[in-house]
Amino acid sequence: MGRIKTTNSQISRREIIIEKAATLFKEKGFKAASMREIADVVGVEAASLYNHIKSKNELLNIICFDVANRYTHKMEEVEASKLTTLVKVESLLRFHIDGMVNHFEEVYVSDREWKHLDNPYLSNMQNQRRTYRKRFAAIIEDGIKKKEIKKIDAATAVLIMLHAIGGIESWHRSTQKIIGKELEENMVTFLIDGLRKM
Amino acid sequence: MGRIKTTNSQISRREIIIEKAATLFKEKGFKAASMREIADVVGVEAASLYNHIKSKNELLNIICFDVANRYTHKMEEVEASKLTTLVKVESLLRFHIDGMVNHFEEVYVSDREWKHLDNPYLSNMQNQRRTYRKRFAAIIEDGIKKKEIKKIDAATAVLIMLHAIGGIESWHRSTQKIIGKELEENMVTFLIDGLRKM
DNA sequence: TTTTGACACTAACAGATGTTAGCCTATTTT
DNA sequence: AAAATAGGCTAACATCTGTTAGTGTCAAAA
Repeated sequence: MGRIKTTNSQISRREIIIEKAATLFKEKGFKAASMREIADVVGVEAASLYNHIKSKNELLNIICFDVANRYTHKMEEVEASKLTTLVKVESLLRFHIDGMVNHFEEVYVSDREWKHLDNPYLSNMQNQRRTYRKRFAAIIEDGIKKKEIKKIDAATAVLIMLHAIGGIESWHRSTQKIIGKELEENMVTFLIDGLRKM
Repeated sequence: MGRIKTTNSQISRREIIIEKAATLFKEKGFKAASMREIADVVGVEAASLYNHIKSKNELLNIICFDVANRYTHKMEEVEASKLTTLVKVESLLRFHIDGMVNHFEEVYVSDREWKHLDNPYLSNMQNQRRTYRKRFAAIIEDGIKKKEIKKIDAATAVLIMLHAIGGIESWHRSTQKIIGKELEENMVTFLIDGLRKM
């Protein structure tokens, strides 16, 4: 029928499709969400989507690398800063929590569906993830050396922190924002206390 | 061709299929793993699987509820015990970590693919998961009341602990057992310290 | 030795999937 | 006003999906 509503312009048809796709990928998983379903939500026939994107997998690429690039950027910023280790870690934690609260669909999808990327994007993503964790661990190890942080296996600490945050789901999220800030404080307290020297 | 190898009997053909399915579901996700792929791994034609199981979804049911029932059982055991709160929590943590190390595929699948269950199993599972978390949180709240544990939002603590453990992946797991025990100690230390009063 | 049951096979189904081709129309550019 | 482009539509494709029906065969029970 009519074209995709262009009201509230500035945000392109393409971006609308990506947004709706992210929501669907989050709800059903990448494989279980079909192009026809995405089209339905957008209000268009499946074939029409291909006027805006190249393939279903491109949608996943966009979502995943959008998130990954934000992470890399933040990591560079933190590394370049001259904060104490504990503040660096706290800054990264808050960044992740914020991402989970304010870009929930994208972050969730990027985190759980990246395995369905196809090469070369798949190995690219694997590298980015591995590198990110190593850089995070390096910050913690540096803090241990400087005796700002208690002696603990850095890789395990990173694993715990990232996955703890990755677990913020609809259940906690449904009641939205007000809870959001409170949740953030609780999380940061809990996780930072796991590092702090006593 | 020949039948499924019955060497190392005691373990039925059905159980072999379930095991292989779990591995595949873990690697590719439930939706992306096809009956033909499972059959390939088992060494049989896809249609032959139906001599042993009713449907693809039954495979997921078995895997998910197997894990869920183990959890429920453990929870009852812990609740019935007269340990201190901190020891109760530690016991549950070690149980989860052990499950992740020794029943990796099943636990992983149960945790990440349960959304693909269909009713009535789906809502059943949702209830079991919610209930489990509530009971876990109740233990922590009880510990707070008794001043055995520092004041913290119990639901958030549960969320952090469960997801931290759920994040033990191939990356950490690949080097196996020796690392396994070490990882367990690191995790328990980190997480328990997040609860302990200082 | 005959019977029976477990279990593998092939063939085929109906439906869903991602994607392309080709057409038509409204909007924008010239 | 004419031309060009963007972006919708329908129809169709090849492939993959879970699953069923029907047949044959080997091992265990009678």
